[in-house]
Amino acid sequence: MPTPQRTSLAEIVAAGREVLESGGPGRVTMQAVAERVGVRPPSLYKRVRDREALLTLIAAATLQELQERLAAQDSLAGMAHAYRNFAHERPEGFRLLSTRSASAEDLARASAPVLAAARAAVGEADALEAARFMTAWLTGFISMELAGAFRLGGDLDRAFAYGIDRVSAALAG
Amino acid sequence: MPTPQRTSLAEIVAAGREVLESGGPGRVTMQAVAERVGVRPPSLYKRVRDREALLTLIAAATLQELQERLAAQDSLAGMAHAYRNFAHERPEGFRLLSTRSASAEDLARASAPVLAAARAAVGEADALEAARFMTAWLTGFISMELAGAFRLGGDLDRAFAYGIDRVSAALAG
DNA sequence: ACCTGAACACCGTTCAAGT
DNA sequence: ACCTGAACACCGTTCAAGT
Repeated sequence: MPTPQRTSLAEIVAAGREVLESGGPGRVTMQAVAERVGVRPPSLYKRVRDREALLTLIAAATLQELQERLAAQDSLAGMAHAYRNFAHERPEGFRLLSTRSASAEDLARASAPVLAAARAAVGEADALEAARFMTAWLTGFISMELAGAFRLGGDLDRAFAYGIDRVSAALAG
Repeated sequence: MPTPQRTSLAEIVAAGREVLESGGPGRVTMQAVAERVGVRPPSLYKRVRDREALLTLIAAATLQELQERLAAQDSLAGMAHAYRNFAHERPEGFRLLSTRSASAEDLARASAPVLAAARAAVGEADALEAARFMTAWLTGFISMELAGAFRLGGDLDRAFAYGIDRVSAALAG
């Protein structure tokens, strides 16, 4: 007589993301996640290899959501704001992305929207480098902002707008 | 009869940095660090409040070394290369910096060299935003490089040079 | 098939007892 | 004063036994 399933992989990953945002990666224990989905810790191992794998799944889900947000934009400036808004909504998830590397497919998919916008802005030949330039600045700005590295005064919204302006100028030149 | 000191705070932090680089933050256990300095784990608590505090001390020492490297340069391009070289030498330490926020003093000290170079390049009025722009791009590029996020082809050294060029152009414009 | 309690290893941390 | 062994709590993980 099979026991009925009491949870699912999707539910486990979703619970992991919630725990992550509410308390940081240290709080993402098998116990906390199991409790949240209403199961005992050992049961998680039926769907997830180990804690490491769970964190990787959480990162992948986060990257996918980010990619969907970016794909809904059509300009580099729009994407920049979507990117930053996402990071403010899910700071822990955003940070997790820089810790664990995505699969080649997920990476390519997430890069596509920015690459397309870069192609439209600077042409085929320089699209890759332009996309990297933009993404690097964006990632750096946001991660420094989240880490509290911008405490020398000034308005961060204005600094962000200044940066977008400078990136556009750099790519146009 | 006092027992002689068998270690010191500096030695503990240095040992922690070594363990960090050789195995990532997960390997920085009180046991591993204690063993490296030749002491039992409970003895570490005489000099360090807890593991969290040890990681913060490791980050502070890393930031100080980075600051010294930057201060030895006088151009923004020179600093960019020094920054990247440092990150390649101590990838785990570099990553740790984005996780834990520095004290206001350490942050100000580490920012000073870049700020001075930015002032020389664009003048007093825009120095802060220019320094932020430069640092954001640099931090983003390097952390993406370390995270393996640049796997769409192309030469990374060339992409880095392209970026420095674009940053300079953006700040000049 | 999936779920669970029991068990084990490992780590952070405290503390009383040693020198 | 500083160091240590012993002890405790907590977590990841495995596995045999339940349904």
